[in-house]
Amino acid sequence: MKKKNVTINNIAVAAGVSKTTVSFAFNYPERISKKIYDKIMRIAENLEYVPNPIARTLTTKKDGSIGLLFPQSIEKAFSNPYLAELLRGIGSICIEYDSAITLVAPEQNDIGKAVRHAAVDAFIAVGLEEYMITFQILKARQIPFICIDAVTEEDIYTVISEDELGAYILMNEVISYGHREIAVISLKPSKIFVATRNSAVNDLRIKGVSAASVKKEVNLHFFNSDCSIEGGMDAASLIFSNSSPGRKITSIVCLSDIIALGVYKYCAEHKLNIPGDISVCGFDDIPGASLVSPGLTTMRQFIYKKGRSAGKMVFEILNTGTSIRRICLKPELVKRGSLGRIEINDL
Amino acid sequence: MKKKNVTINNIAVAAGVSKTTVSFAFNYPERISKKIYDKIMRIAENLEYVPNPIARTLTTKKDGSIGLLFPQSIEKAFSNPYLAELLRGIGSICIEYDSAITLVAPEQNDIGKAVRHAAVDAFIAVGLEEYMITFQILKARQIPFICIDAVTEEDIYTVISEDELGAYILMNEVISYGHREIAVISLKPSKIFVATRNSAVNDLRIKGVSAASVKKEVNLHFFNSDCSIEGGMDAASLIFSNSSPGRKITSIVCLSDIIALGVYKYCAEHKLNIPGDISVCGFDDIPGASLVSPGLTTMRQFIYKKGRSAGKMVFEILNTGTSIRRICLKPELVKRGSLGRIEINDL
DNA sequence: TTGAAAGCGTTACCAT
DNA sequence: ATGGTAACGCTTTCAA
Repeated sequence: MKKKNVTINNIAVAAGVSKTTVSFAFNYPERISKKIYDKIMRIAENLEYVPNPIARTLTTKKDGSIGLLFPQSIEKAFSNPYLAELLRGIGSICIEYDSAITLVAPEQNDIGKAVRHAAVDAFIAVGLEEYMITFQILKARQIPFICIDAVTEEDIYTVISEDELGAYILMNEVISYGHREIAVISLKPSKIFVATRNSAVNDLRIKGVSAASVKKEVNLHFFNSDCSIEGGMDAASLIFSNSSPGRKITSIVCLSDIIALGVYKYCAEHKLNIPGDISVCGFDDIPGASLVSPGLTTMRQFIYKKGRSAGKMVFEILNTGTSIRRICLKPELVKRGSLGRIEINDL
Repeated sequence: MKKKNVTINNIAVAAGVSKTTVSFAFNYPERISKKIYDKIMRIAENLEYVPNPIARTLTTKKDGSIGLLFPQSIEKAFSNPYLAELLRGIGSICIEYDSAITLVAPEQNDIGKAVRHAAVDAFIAVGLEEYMITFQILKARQIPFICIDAVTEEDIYTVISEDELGAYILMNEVISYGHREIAVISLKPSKIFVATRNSAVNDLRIKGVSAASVKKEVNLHFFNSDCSIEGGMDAASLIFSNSSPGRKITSIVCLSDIIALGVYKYCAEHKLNIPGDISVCGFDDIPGASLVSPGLTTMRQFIYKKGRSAGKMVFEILNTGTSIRRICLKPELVKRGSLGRIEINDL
């Protein structure tokens, strides 16, 4: 069914030279005579010879691809623009090193299997938690790996944002606008793993919003949502049907922009004005946050830059054997129009 | 700098069995005695042995990854949610076959190099044009490949939308709303290739909008934009500064949603009301199109489904050696609120 | 059920 | 500058 591959051998025979010479022609053209080079290339072209990248990899031990590992399906992972933005950042570095990116999702719900099978030079794991068994497998693979958005041991390469601080600042902003009854929509853990365990990022952000709310007469109402538009819509519907009598929620703090966009969509469908009827904030500053109206007030976390940092780190490790252990990015409050002021007598 | 890898050999020696037996333990556990299996596994675990996927690939000739090929950098390609959506569709199929996806962008501006180097089982090429030399290289690689969004020879596997028809319908809709002076923002070709040649998709869409406008006293004003938010903003700025005296453009038809979102952003920044001051339509129906307000009227082209179709096709070829040659998806007009009605006396 | 040996297609090392 | 030969680490006959 498939033609027999033409190998370097065929070329060598046809050209009347050794395999080495052919190999040189492709990899170090300057080391052989122009005449022989041309001959080899002509024959290679006629025979439609293409070097087998796998065989090359076996000897060079360089695959030319970085694995991007995440604990969800590709379908799910890319429903949040966050990952695409991260990917852009990583890609902007990979291109400098002529490296591809291999998207590695769990196989048969087992991320360990995927890690074992992936032919890559290094892994960038996003959203992996240290308690996960994947970590052991990752270590066993004997190739470098770094983590994005994970709280890890000292000796593991990590790129992370100051999520707790970010959440703290964001909540302070909301409170300073006079809000007292505040819904917080947190991130539902990916169900592939221990469903009872929240992600480190989520924990950090909850810690931050809680710390900001502790001293005042502020009431936080916690909700939980899948990281998607639909999740946000569902959570919003719950919030608006559930608000306890007497106390009306005036603001929704979403621990992820994509959730906030879901809330926006719900509000649009229910003729709820933002920020007139309800204030909304997000977290991340994905590209869509500046496109909706009013613009979404959010904690920017420089996703693209985070990807670049991770990319730089990975290639530094690959090339020099080591790197800074941990990069921590500072978030930044982006004020757009989705947060309204509440006067005391409004309550 | 890197530890010596522990190989199947080490395990065999340590366990006092042959390499074959160890290999069986990992691949056909049922064929060896439970006792030996356990022993091997225990030793493998202690030594932190992980089979080398590259070596495996060299013999099995299955890499476990599909290459997604595009003629731009990853950074650029993923700035349009279109690709992420396509990826989601492809990913939804790959997961069924335990396959990863390798993102293959040009190396040193040379997509051919990237094609040669990528260790993948098959390629899905998006936005490649047949006149490009890449096609020859793709063929030479002797692995299956299919094209998305390309006009190709008969015998090449292709998934495409009826872009011309879609553009025709869309433009008809705009005209039926009374618009007569219409700006069309088309897609600037990716500059990696012949810059003077437009993409097939773009050609088709232009053909469609033109065909719809030919009989009436409709004036099309053509502009050109990079497929990005920024591109859309720039084009909008040009349109609003350029509109010829006397004749005012009342509607902007963007041949891609992402461009339309850029136009939205420009309008928001310049206090231009959509559709009050200007009507806007898009093409594709990316997720963001339903998030902005007013919702973007656009030609939906079922991007996710397109990805799924491509994924199915590729695995069918891989598994059976062949498949349907060409899948053509029908687009669908999605009316939201961005298209306003023009009364004759408005003009 | 287990073992020996032959590939898989390349690159790398050491001569010449 | 060119050639011979040994890896690279696994899977897969074929025998035992």
